[in-house]
This record gives sequence, C-alpha cells and structure tokens, in this order.
Amino acid sequence: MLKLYNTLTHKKEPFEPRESGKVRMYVCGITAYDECHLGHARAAVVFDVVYRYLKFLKYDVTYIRNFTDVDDKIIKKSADTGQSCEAITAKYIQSYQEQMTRLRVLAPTEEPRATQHIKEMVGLIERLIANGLAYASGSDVFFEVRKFRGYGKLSHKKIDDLESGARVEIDEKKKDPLDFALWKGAKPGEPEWDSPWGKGRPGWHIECSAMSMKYLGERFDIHGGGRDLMFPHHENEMAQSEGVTGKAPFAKYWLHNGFVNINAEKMSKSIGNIRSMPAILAQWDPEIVRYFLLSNHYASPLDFTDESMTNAREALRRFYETLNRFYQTPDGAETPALPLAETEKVFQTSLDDDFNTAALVGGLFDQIRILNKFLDEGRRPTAAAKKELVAGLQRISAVVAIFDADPAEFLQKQKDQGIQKLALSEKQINDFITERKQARLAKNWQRSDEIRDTLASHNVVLKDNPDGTTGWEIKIA
RNA sequence: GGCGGCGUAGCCAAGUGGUAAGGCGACGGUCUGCAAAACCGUUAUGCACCGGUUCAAAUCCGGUCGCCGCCUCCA
Repeated sequence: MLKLYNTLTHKKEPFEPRESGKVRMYVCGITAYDECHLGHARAAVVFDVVYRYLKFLKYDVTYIRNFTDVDDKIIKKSADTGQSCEAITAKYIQSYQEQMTRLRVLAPTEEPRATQHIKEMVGLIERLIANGLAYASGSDVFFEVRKFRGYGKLSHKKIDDLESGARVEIDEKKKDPLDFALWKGAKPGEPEWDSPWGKGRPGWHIECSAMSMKYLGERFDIHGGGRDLMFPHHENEMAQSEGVTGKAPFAKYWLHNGFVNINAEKMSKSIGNIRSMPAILAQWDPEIVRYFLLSNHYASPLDFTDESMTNAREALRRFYETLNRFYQTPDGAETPALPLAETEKVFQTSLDDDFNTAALVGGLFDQIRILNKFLDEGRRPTAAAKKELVAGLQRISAVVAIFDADPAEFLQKQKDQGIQKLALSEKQINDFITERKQARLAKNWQRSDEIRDTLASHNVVLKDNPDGTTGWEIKIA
C-alpha cells in the first residue's frame, strides 16, 4: 500500500486516487531563462521515480510538467542580450530536455507551455472576477487574498502572520499587499496578449492553474514541485484554482522535494554556486548523478560535494565491477543463493513508504557481496542464473532507472571519461604495462613497482590478474 | 518575530515501539613477489542532551541545546 507525505495535511497518508486505477499528476517545471541546474534535476528525477513507480503499480498515469516561458526573468534576459524571448525559451527548453534525457527522466504525458495557454488563463481570471475573488486595477488584475477563505492552508500560514512579515512589496494598485497579480498590463517592449483588461501578460501562478485544469481537470491527484514553490506559488495556485471552481481540494496530495546544497551551502545565484546540468554531466556519468540524487529521501536536503559524488561513483563502480565479473564468468552448473525476491520485496516496501529510494540500495549491495563470494570460491553460475539476475535488476530499474547499465560498458565509459583527465595517454599506460610485464617476468620487482608507483601518481591503479594479464583503472580521489 | 524541518559511527545514510541496513573511509586477516580488486573480521553497549510513558523507545510525550529552510524570484 503506497503511502505518501502530503504537505496539505501534514501527514503521511495512504494513496487513493480520485478515480480508481487512474492517477493525474502535475509537477512544476522550469522557467526557461537559463541552463537548468542540479536542483531542477533533482525535482525532475524525484518525480520521474514517482511517475515510474505509479506506473509500476499499474496505474494509468497522466503526468503533466509545464514550461514557464513568459516571466520577468526571461524578459530581463531578452532586454540584456537582445535575443527575443522566444529564442531564449526555445534554447533552454531544448537544453533542459536534452539533460533530462541523459538523466533518463521519462518524458511526461504533456509538457505544456504557458504562452500556449493564455486564453485559458484569461478565462480563469474572468471567472475569479465573477466570483468576487479578483479585481481589475488599472490594466492589472489581482487576486484578493482576504476574500478567499482558507488562504494559507497549504503552507500553513496565517494571513496576519504574513502581513507582519512585512517583506511584501507595497503596490498602490493592490487593495492589500498580499494580493498577487493574475494579469499584468503590458509595458513597452514586453510580450503582450489581448485581454478584457487591455494588452498584457499573465502573472506567474495562473499558468499552472490553467494548464493543470486543462489537462487534468478541475481536481486531480498529485501536485509536485520544489519546497520553495510551496509558498507563495502553490499556495496562490491552489487559492485561485479553488476560487474558480469552488471545489476543494484542487490537488489531493501535494509533494515537495528538498533542496540541493553545494558544500552545505544553499545553491543560489547570489552565492554564485549554481551547478548547471551541462557542466555536471560533463564531469559525471548521468547514472552516478541519478544514483546520487536518489541516495537520499526526496524530501530531505541533499549535499553535493566532491566526496558525496565520489562515494556515489565508487558505489556504482563496485556494483558494476561485480556484475561484470559475474556475467563474464563462463557458464556453469550452479545457482548463487541470491535473495533477489526478497530484495524486490524490500524495494517495493521502501517505495511504498513515501518513495523511499534510499532504503532500497542496501538490499542490492547484499547481493553484491553474495555474488563476489560465490565467484571467489571459483564457482560458475548457470546461464539461467545470469538471466534471472539481469531480469531482477531490470524490474527494479524500471522504477529507479539505475543499476541496469551493461556493466562492461559502464566501466569502459568511466575509463574513457577518466583518460581525458589524465596526463597520460592510453598508449603510454599500455607501454608502461608492457615494460612492467617484462620486468616482472625477470622478477625485477624494483622496476615493476617503480612503474606501478609512477602510474599510481597519475591516478592509474594497476591490477594483476591471475592469468598474467594486467588491468588498470582510474582512481581520482 | 511567525511557520516548518532536522540532529543515528570519521563521512553519507536507512530504520517511527521489540533490542542499530547499506555505502564511502580506516584498521587487522586471507589472497598476491609486493600491490590492487574481492572475501572474512573490527570500527555506535548506543541513535544531540535531560526527564517522562511502557515489560520494551533512535522510534511516543515534555523540556533544553544546536543546525537548516520558508515567510522575497528560486527546483
């Protein structure tokens, strides 16, 4: 039985979709004005696992993740660079999709864009005005927060507390400082659309109401996004959506993923420690990044450091090293006593418990130890045993999308990437190995060890195999 | 100031009432010419601290301290 932590109720609840067998899910995507970063990747990967797990549970899932392609930041970037807003958003949307593909994030059912739903937004705003929850002021339209009963129920805030926070900007066009824009009158040089209130553009929150309702209906099951979106974005989105329909809850379950920190510090533009995905994926294998992102419960903070990434890499290397050994061992007549079925049970129990991906890793490494021991004893697995292991891993991977690479390819890829960071070429390494082999045959241990130390100082670690060959791998700390 | 979260070994991290998974690292051993990898063993008599409930608590309750997030655009 799947249980999930619902921000709205503040409790872990059994998951019961509104319509049996079907799940409708909406997740806030990116504002396309810059390269996506690790935080975007975390949200995408986390909800990708949610999506995949719901499908694994045989739900018919409709998953919507939007692109915000009209926004102050985009307009500013356009003004700063001279590029059109369309060119900017097209560029970063494409880049986002490329990065997500590399991270094995499945494409959602639809990826609607705000600018393609202006008409729907205008329709919602008109209904809000008709319902007495919004008012036009000049060429702007605002949502009147105090008219909506229940404002603050998602982020668990009281209107009066917010008011005293006093960080809300004063705008003489608003009746109340907390009121937020549904529609903004056009300023020269900005993108604009026709509306009953004159030319203008939508406020930030209304787009998600419009797109979620269009694709999922007036009420749906799961709404996700980063913690920071809880307030004000999701609070406002919920208020205006329920304000339009008069039906609650707008989304039954609200899920919020935690932040990524960089060396224990919040990742932010002002600190200047943003890690863009193109940069990260140039350095780390996507599977390592994905493993890292899933090595922690989705709602907890996650600290990106050299050490945490090295740990992730080493864990996967160990995993694939063993698998590679296992698969390459000639077929025999024995079946290792792998508790695969049990692992799969643990896997499902873990994910059932609020998508706890961190808990499932342990079980997998138990198998690794068992496999290594089996092989260390010189035993040979049957072809069927090999196939069964592959199949089992694929069943798990269908949800987490890690642990199912071809082991030899994974290791080779790590090596290939590593070589580029070395001061040595592959040929130089092989020449050293050849020379060392001669030295070893001559029992010239001094020269042999000298060569090994030299290579080690270049982060190349040698491994003498029982058959006389010497393998090597790159170990950068 | 308001609201929320967290504090488990050197580091990362599961575990929400039944006696501390797993990964990285370290140390000892087996293997090896020596290493590396792998395997075996050791590495938290204790889960921030103090009280309480219970036959039993990392897990529930109360308090203390510390860290963090949100309240402003942000995944």
